[in-house]
Amino acid sequence: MLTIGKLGEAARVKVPTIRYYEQIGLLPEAERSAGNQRLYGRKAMERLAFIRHARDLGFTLEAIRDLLSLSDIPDQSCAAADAIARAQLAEVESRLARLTALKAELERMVVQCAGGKIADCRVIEVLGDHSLCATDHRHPETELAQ
Amino acid sequence: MLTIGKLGEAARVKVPTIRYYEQIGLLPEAERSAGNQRLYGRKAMERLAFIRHARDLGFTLEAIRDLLSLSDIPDQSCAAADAIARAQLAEVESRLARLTALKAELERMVVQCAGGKIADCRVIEVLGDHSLCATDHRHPETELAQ
DNA sequence: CCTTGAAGCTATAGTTGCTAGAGACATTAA
DNA sequence: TTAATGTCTCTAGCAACTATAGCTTCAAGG
Repeated sequence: MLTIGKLGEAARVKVPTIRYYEQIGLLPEAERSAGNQRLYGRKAMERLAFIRHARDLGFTLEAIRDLLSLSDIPDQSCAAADAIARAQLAEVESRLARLTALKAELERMVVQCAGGKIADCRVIEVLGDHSLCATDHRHPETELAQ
Repeated sequence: MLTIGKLGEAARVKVPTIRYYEQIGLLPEAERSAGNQRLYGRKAMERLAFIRHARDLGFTLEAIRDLLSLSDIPDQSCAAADAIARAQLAEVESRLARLTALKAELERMVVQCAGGKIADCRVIEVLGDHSLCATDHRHPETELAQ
């Protein structure tokens, strides 16, 4: 049995984050030692690794909650899991496209900044004047996911 | 003079967001009409467009605050503005690299999911087993910016 | 056996960048 | 004039943590 610190180290998840996951019901309530400290076994370790990995891949905690509940009924079709993954893929692709455009614009800005005075600074100028911008901002609903 | 609604429409920024920017000091306190409604002129419009554009490019409000205060002293060197933009570019580049890797892994997951039962589902399996993962996760400090 | 320092506990509040709601007042068009 | 829309303030909520305070428990060294 691992204490919360060891578990966090093994799964590379911070201790308060583990407690937070328990609080929101993503991890079951842990067993406790005589002195009221949390103890974890292999199952908890695997579940946490799953969560960590899915977070790395950009899944929201809600999506992870769904995936975890799916994995609890192994006889069901995996169409739902596939759908969640596909949705995630689509989101990643759209973020990629957006970031690629941003990169191009930032590069233009930076390259053009010759190191003069603020009054002539391209960075400030480009930010101030939307018409100098190459990116298509006609769809304000596709905000950049930060 | 524009009311807050017209300003928001023109700059494509939502009304509560404008009030929020005023509250945190990114926009100066607006003039008021006889009936206590905010009124905006060209200067406020330009400042808001600057903010909007910088947000589109992924700058944090803190970075924008810095850029705005830089632009208030036009005789100063633009090195600081350049540095902020370069930092932003570096961040975008690292997010891009990370997202590209994620995309590859999600694609592998989705392609391999043949539509069987959960028990054999690659999506669940890949998420559960870190060793099946092609992405390099040895640097937990480079978290995915969401 | 005792002490000391690290690690654990709970509970609360803060972070970023907004967004939503309630209830009251202002403005505009029919 | 009246109804609809817009604006006002204030408070609370969202994701996904992170930090702080003040306490208890545990493991190792002397």
